[in-house]
Amino acid sequence: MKKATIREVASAAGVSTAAVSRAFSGGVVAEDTRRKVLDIANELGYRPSQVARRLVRQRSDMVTLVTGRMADPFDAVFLEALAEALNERQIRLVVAPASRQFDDTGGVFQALEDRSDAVIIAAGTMPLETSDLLVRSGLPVFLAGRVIEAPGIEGVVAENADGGRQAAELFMRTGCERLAYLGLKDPTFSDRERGDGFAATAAEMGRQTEMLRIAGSDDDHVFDTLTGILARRERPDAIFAATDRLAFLAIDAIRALGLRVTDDVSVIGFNNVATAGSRSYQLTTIDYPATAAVTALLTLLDRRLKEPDAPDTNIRIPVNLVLRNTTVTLAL
Amino acid sequence: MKKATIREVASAAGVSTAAVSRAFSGGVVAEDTRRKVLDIANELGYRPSQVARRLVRQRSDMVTLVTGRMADPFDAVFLEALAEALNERQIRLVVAPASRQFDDTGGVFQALEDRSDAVIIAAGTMPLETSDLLVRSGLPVFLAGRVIEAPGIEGVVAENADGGRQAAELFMRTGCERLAYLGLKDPTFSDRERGDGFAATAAEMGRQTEMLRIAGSDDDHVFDTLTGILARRERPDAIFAATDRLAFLAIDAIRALGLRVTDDVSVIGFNNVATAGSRSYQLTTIDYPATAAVTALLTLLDRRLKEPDAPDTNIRIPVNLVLRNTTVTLAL
DNA sequence: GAGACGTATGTAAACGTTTGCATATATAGT
DNA sequence: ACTATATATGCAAACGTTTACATACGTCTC
Repeated sequence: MKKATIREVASAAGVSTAAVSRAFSGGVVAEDTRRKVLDIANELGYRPSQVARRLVRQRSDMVTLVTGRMADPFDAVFLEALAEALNERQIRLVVAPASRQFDDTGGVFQALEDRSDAVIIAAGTMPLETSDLLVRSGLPVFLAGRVIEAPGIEGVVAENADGGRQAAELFMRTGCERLAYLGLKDPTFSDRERGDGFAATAAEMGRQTEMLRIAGSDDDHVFDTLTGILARRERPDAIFAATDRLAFLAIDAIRALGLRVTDDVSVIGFNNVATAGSRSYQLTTIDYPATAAVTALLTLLDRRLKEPDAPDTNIRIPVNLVLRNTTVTLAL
Repeated sequence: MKKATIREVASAAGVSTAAVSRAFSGGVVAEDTRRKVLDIANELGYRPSQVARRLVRQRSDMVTLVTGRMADPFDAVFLEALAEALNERQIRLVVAPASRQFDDTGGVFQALEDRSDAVIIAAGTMPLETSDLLVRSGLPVFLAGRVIEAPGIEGVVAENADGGRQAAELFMRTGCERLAYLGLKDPTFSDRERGDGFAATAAEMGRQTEMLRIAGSDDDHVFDTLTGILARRERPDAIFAATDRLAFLAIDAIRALGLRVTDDVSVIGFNNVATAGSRSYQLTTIDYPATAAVTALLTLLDRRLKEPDAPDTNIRIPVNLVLRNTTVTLAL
C-alpha cells in the first residue's frame, strides 16, 4: 500500500494541505474541518511523516543516547526510565552503542547527522577533538555519570564521594578495623570519586584504607583475585565496593573461603541494583536511584531546549545508605 | 554556530551540490574533487543531514524496537546485541517503550510516522486492530519471543517446548519424582510453550506435573507463595521455571526453608542470564542465546529489506541445557 | 578527423511537511 | 452602513538532500 501524503488527504477532504497540517498538529482549525480531515486520513491510512516534519521544523524531537554496557543492571534501568520519560514528552530515543573501545565519537557523529535535539553520553571516553567538535556544533550534550568542566557540557552524577563517606562511617561505627576499597584497575570517574570519598573519610577518622584495584572485565578473574586477597592473614574486615557487582563477587569469595559475611568481613556496595535485595545477598549498599538521575537529566534537557543560552548546570544526585545484612546491625 | 548546508559547502568548494552529495555518499567523483570537498566540509563543520536524506531517499535506515522491560537481564543483552548489530549496518535503533498495559500500539504508530524501515516488537500484546493496520501499512514487522501466524509478520523465538523437554528428561534421569512447572499466572507466549513442552514430555514418560502459576510482578509475593508450596508435606522435588528469575526465587525459598537445593529439590531455569553462573546460584538452566536470536532476526531483516516480497519466515532458535549445581549430577 | 565511448560534473525536480502572510467571512461596536 | 476585530482558510516558499538526465571534455578506434 503506497503511503498516503498530506496532499492526497487534503484533496480528498476538499481542503488545503495547510488545513490538514493544522488538524494534525493542533493548530487552529474549525472543529468540523478537523474531524473531517481526521476521518479521511484514517480512512486512507495516513500518518504524517515525521521526517518531512523534522526537515521543515528544524527540530527532530529525537535524543541520542550513546552508551556501552546497556546490559549492566544499573544502566538498564537507567535506560528504561529514560525511554519512559522521553516518551512522555513525545521525544524519540535513539540508542547508539559506543564502540568497543568505548569511544563515543561514532555515536556523537550519528547524533549530529540525525540533527538530534540533544545527545546523552553514558559511555566511556571521548577524545578532546570530539568534545570540541561537539560544543562547537551547538548540540546540547549531557553526561551521565561523569562530569567534564567544559562550557556547553552539562551532566548528572551521583554524590559519589558522599556515598563513600557514608560507607566509611558505617564501617567505623560498627567496629571494623581493616578497611578496603574495591574498585576497577581502570577506574571510571565515579569509581574514583567513590574510592576517594571513602578513603578521605576513613583518614579523617584515623584509619588507613587499602585500595584494591582489579581488572574487571571477567567475573572469574575478580573472584580469584579476591579469594587470594581474603585468604591472607591480615585480610580486610570491611570492603566498600565501587559497584554492587563487585560487592557480590566479594561476598561470593568470602563465602567460598568459608568465612562469614558480617562476622568476618562486612561488605557495602553501590547502586542498589535489584539483586542487592535478593535473599541470596541482602547487600548493604548505597542507593543511587536511577529514576532520580533521569528526572534531573530531563530537567536539564527541558530547560536547555527551552532556552538554549541558559548557563550550564551539573547536578549531583544524593545517595543514601540502605542497610541490609552484609554489615553488622547497629544498635538503636 | 549555524549548521552548514550542502549548498554552502558546494559554493565554498566551487562545485555543485551534486558533487558534494556524491563525495559524501560514495558516488562517482574524481579523487581530487572528493578530497577538496571533504576538506572544506570539515573546515565548515558540515555533516550531511540524515533527515533531508531520509526524505528524498524514502528510506530511513532506522528500526524501531518496541519493548517493555528493558531492565530484564535477558532483554537487556538482547537489546545490546541488537544495537550493536544494527550499528554495524549503519541502521539507527530507536526504542519505543510499550505503554504500561504492555500495549504496543503507541510504539507502532511511532514507527509508522518515523517511516522506520522495520519495527521489532519484543513487548506484550497488540490489539488485532493494530496488527491489521500494521500489515496493511506494509511496514515490516518482526516479533521477538512470540509468533503470530499472520501474513506479513515474521519472528524469532526460542525452541521453548524443546527446552521444556530437555528439562523434563534431566529430571527424570536424575530420579526426581514430583515434577512441577513454575510460571506466571498470566503467562507469556514463551512461558506457555515451555510449560507445555515440559508437561508433555513428563506425561510421555508417565509422570504428571504440577503447574505452579504465580502472579509475578512482585518478587516478595512470588517468594512467599513458593515457601508456602515448598513447606507442604508433598512438595515437588523438581522445579522447572519459566525464567531464571523465577528459578532464583525458588532457590531462595528452598534455602529459606532450610531445605537443600539438589538433595531436596532440583531446579532448572530458562535463559541462562549472567547471574545464573554466579557462585550464589550455579543454576542449571536452558541456555537461550540472545545473540543467536539477534543474528536470526537480522537475517530476516536483511532479506526483507532486500526483497520486500520474500515469503514470511519464523525462526526457531535452538536452546540447550547447561548443567550446573541445582540438579543432581549425572554419572558418566 | 569523425564517431563512439567513458568519465566528471552540473541542473533541477522531487521528497512531504510547516508556517508567514494574505484573504475571506462572520461578529461586534459605533 | 462602515470600520474594527476575530476566526478560518488558502498560497507558496522554504527545509537540505538525492538522483535522473543532460552536458562537457578527453581518449580511443578506425
